[in-house]
Amino acid sequence: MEMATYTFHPIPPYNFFHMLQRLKYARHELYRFDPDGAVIRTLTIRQDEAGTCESSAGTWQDTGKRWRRLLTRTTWNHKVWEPELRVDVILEEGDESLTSSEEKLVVRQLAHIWMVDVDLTPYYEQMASDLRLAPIVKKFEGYRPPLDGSLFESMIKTIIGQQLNLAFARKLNERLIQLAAPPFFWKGEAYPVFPQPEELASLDVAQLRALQFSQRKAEYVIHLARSVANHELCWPSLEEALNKPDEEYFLEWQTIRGVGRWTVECVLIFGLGRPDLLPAADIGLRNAVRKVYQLPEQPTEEQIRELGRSWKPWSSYVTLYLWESLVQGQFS
DNA sequence: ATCCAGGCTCCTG
DNA sequence: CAGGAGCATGGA
Repeated sequence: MEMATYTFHPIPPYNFFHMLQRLKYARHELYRFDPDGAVIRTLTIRQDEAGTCESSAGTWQDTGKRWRRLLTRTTWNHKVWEPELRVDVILEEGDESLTSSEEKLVVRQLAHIWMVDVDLTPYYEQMASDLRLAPIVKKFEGYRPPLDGSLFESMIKTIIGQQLNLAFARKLNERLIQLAAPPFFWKGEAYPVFPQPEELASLDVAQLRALQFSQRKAEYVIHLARSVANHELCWPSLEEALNKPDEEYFLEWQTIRGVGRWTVECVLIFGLGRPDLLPAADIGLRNAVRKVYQLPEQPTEEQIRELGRSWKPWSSYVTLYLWESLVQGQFS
């Protein structure tokens, strides 16, 4: 069993505790927690990390594997102002060790997921004078969202999460993961792995219906997976994705069946970590705004966008912190 | 029981 | 083209 350890020094303030707290209630299908405080999840790196945009690789029926699965185990030194993360990366039984270019990809992906290179200082300075937001921003200082393992994972999970309560969305995600991708075994435990597009593409709508997906949602997921797997849809690698402006994603992705504005906003937040998206249609955000601003009734999408104009260029973070404010104290 | 959950498509008038 | 029904299920 091969293992390597990587160390990260995130830009402070960095509060890994709050980040894990979030994983206790949302988007945590792939996470497991050790009694000693370590957080474990699997990642997949692809040979074709150049992205699928110009790739001439075959269709989803191909059997040759073009990816590699890893287990990551992350611990934190509990220091918000001198943070350090240590990540053990464990290979699958019998796998050859990582090449140096694979190693670079893994480090890049880990830094992305844990958002170690994001400096939130200007956000905190801007919000310090905001009567309503300052207390919340202060309370969650150092918090940033743990990002999804890939853009594809992010998109599928977000589509599944549309309109449903978080608990049911989680069930659907867990069932899909279990159905489509074999788990990663380590020390007698099975860790779930998010399926690759090819794996989802080989399923059909009826199989998802059996997992209690709605007919539409089952179609969206299968459709999207097949378009990505057979390269009908240009799907960027992480590296390509980071260099594209938000607006282009709205143009490209909203043409995908099942993907609307809210979904693009959420994928840009949770898949790419973009700082300035405002998912104003989000019911949770609207509830949080109602509470924090003490409004008599739930604000409309338009009212949220109106309010949110002063949140630029940090709308994503205001949204994230407002979401946290809704559940604060619930899991302490 | 009824309504709503971290929306979107499709159909109606 | 604005507005509303329908979706799957479970918890309040």
